[in-house]
Amino acid sequence: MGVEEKSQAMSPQTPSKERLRLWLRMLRVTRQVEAELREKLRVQFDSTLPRFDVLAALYRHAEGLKMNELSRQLMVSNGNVTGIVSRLVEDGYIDRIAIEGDRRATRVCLTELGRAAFAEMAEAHEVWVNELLDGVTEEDAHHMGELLHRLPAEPGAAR
Amino acid sequence: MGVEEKSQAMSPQTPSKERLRLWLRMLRVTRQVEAELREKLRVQFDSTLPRFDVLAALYRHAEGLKMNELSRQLMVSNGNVTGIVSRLVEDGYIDRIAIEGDRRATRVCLTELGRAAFAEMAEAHEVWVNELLDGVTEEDAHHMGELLHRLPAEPGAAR
DNA sequence: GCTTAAAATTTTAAGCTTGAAGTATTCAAC
DNA sequence: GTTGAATACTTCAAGCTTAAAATTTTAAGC
Repeated sequence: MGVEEKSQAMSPQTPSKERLRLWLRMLRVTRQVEAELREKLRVQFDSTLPRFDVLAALYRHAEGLKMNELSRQLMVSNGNVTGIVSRLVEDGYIDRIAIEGDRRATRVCLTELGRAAFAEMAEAHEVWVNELLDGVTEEDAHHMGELLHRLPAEPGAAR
Repeated sequence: MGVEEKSQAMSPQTPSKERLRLWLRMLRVTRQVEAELREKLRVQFDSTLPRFDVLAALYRHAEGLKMNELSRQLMVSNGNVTGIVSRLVEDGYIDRIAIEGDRRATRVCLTELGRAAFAEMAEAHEVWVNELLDGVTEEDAHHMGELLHRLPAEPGAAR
């Protein structure tokens, strides 16, 4: 492996304004969509995006998740999860359940109330997203999804 | 204009899982890239993304911006801008300048220190983004940028 | 069994973010 | 010129977010 051969091998491509422009555009679109979703969640369900995210993760895991796993799935700090979960517990949407054989960890699980509340929100959420991304055809959506699939390039490498 | 004619007219397309999947993927990539950029800004420049954003907006407008305009450009609340600007003023990166003939408004402007500091950060920032989006060819970046250009569909319509 | 390191979580301080309420200031209409 | 709405901004309370420190519990080596 003496010399670079193909495009894959010499990872850092020509630095381009094109990728910077793409990033700024993704950032703008993401922020705008998030702002609209937040507003709708607030007005129609008196809720927030972080709460929605936590409920969504737990909805996909009926057996519940450890705080640890929740934090990793949502890509937020563990201290952050503690706060959001605490408020959701207060509201009766989720339960903290002791884990047998390890008193350090806690499993968090949707209550019936939480499950029902999320199901309703999720339905509306899917419609909202489709409206907001209306300008993208199903085909383009698929194509972009594929391109985004393995981004960003392995974090931690190539510094 | 009695009846819908082409695809543009009948805006709500078939609701698809494909657009929802695209949204979730954009969200994931955006969060991950933002996390890496935040970390680098923190470690290498002892700064944050919101501060970088404010400096960037002011860098593009040598004549300065009103708090109002800053808030609109960054798509954040005006109360938010007040806080970030206050801290940047304390650090000597920007100045508040009175506006002649309107004592309600303030113009905010980079100091020499701020301009120099941002120039340095911006250079590193461009490299970081290129590394993080290394998996996207320049051509794909251009294509995706075009698709994102007019998203989301006019906010406020089609509810 | 003791000691030490590792793991899971919470707490803390600081900053970011919002929506709403509050404070000046300007503008428009009379 | 006074009143009243509109504009520009700040303040406020609540929640989100992080990194770092602290707490509790488990696991490993001796």
